[in-house]
Amino acid sequence: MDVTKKLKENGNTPTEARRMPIQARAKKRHEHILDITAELLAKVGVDELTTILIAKSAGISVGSLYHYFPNKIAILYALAQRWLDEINIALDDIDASTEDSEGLEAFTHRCTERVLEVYRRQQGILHLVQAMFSIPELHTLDEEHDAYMIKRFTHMFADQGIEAKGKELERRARVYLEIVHALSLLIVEQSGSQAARTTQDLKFMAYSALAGYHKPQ
Amino acid sequence: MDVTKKLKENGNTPTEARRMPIQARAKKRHEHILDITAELLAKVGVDELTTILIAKSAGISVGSLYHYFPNKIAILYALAQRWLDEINIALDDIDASTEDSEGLEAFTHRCTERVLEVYRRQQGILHLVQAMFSIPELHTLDEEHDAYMIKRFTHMFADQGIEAKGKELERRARVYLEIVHALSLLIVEQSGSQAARTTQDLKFMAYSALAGYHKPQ
DNA sequence: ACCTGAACACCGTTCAAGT
DNA sequence: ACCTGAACACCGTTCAAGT
Repeated sequence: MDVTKKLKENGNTPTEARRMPIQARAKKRHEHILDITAELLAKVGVDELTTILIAKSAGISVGSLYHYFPNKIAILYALAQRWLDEINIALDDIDASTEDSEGLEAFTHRCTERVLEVYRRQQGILHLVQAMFSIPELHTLDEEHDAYMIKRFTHMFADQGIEAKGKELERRARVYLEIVHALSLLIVEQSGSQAARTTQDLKFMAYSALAGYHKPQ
Repeated sequence: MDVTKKLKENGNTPTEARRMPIQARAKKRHEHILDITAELLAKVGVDELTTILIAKSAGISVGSLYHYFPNKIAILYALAQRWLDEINIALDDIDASTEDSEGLEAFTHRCTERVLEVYRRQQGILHLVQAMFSIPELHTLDEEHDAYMIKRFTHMFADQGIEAKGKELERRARVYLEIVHALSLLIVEQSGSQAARTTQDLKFMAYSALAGYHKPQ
C-alpha cells in the first residue's frame, strides 16, 4: 500500500533538523486537512465530499491540497489510519491496566467499554466507517487492522483463561470484533437510557460468545 | 422516493392487456439488467461499476439502459429492493409456519436460520450491502425496511411471549436485527464448520438479547 | 519553496439522428 | 417504437505559470 508511505515521512532524520519548524507547519496543515475532512464527512457524506470542497474549506487551493496528499483516497486513508491508531492506543491502555486474576468476564466488559469510547469520540464515525467499507484501499486497511486486533485479542483472552485455542479462539475473537463493531455503531446513535441498555446487551453477548456458553457442556 | 415509482408499473390494467407481450419482454430485460448488475457487483465492486460496463455486459447501448432505468442509482435501488423483497417473503414464511406454543427460543432460532438463508442466496451480497450503506438513496430504503422489519418482529416476538413491550421491545428487536445482519455477513464468508459454530453463537446471542437474560432479576 | 487554477481525462447522463 | 453513441456536465488530478 504505497499510499501510506508518503504519509509516514514524519520522522526527523538528523539532516532535516534545521527544517523542523517548516515540517511542523506542514504537519499542522496535514492534521488540519484531516479535521476539516472529518467535519465535512459528517456534514455532507462521502459522495458529496469533493476535493475542491475540502480545499476550499481548508482555505487552500486544490493544487495545494495535492501537495499534502497524493489523492482523495489518501486523505480518507489517513483519516481512517488516525482513527485505527486511537483503537490501538485503547488496546495498549487495556493491556497496561490488566491484572492476572481479573477473569474473562470483567476483562471483556472493561475491554468493550474502552473500545466503545473510541467509537463515541470520533466525529462522523458512521460516515468514516461507510468510507472504510466502500473504498477498496480503506477496506484493505480495515481488514489488516481487524487481523491485527484479532491477534492481540487472542493473546489477551488467553491470559484471562479463555477455554479455547487455535482457530476456534480466533473465530471467537472475530465474532467478538464484529458484534462490538455493529453494536457500537448502534449505541452511538441511541439516546442515553437506550444506549445504556444496549451496552449491557453487548457486554453480555460479547462475553457469552467468548466463553462459548451456548455449547453443549 | 420517486425512483421506485417507475419501477413498480408492472400491474397490468385492462387497457394495457394487448401490450402484454411487449411488457413481458421489457420486464425480462429489466430483470436481466439486474442479474447482470449483481454479477458485475460481485466481480468488480461498486466503484468500478460503470453504466457503460452494465450496458455492454447486458448487450445494449447506454442510451437503451437509460430507457429501462432513470439513472445508475435506480438500478442498484431496484437490486436492493429485490433483495429486501426476498427478506419479506422469508418473514411471510416464518409467520405462516408459526405455532402458538413454540416458545421464544425455538422461534428465534428458526427465524434466524431463515433470514440467514436469504443472505446466503444473494450473490455478491457483501457488495450489495456496501452499496446500500454508502449510497444515500439506498441507505434510506434500507432504513425504511429496518423499521418495517422491527415492526413485524415486535409483533412476532410478542406472540411468542417475550417479556418486554413498547420502546424496550423495539430496542431489543433492533439489537436482534443488527447482530443477525453483522454475523450473517460474517457467516456467509466462513467455511462450513466455522460457519456452523458462528451460527450457533448467533442464535444464542440473538435469543439472549431478546429474552433480556443479562438483566438483574 | 510553495501556491494557483485552467486544462485534461473519465464517467454519468442526454438527445438528435437512425432504423 | 425503440435504439444508438457522440456530446455535455462534473469531478479527480495535473502542471505550466506565478509569487
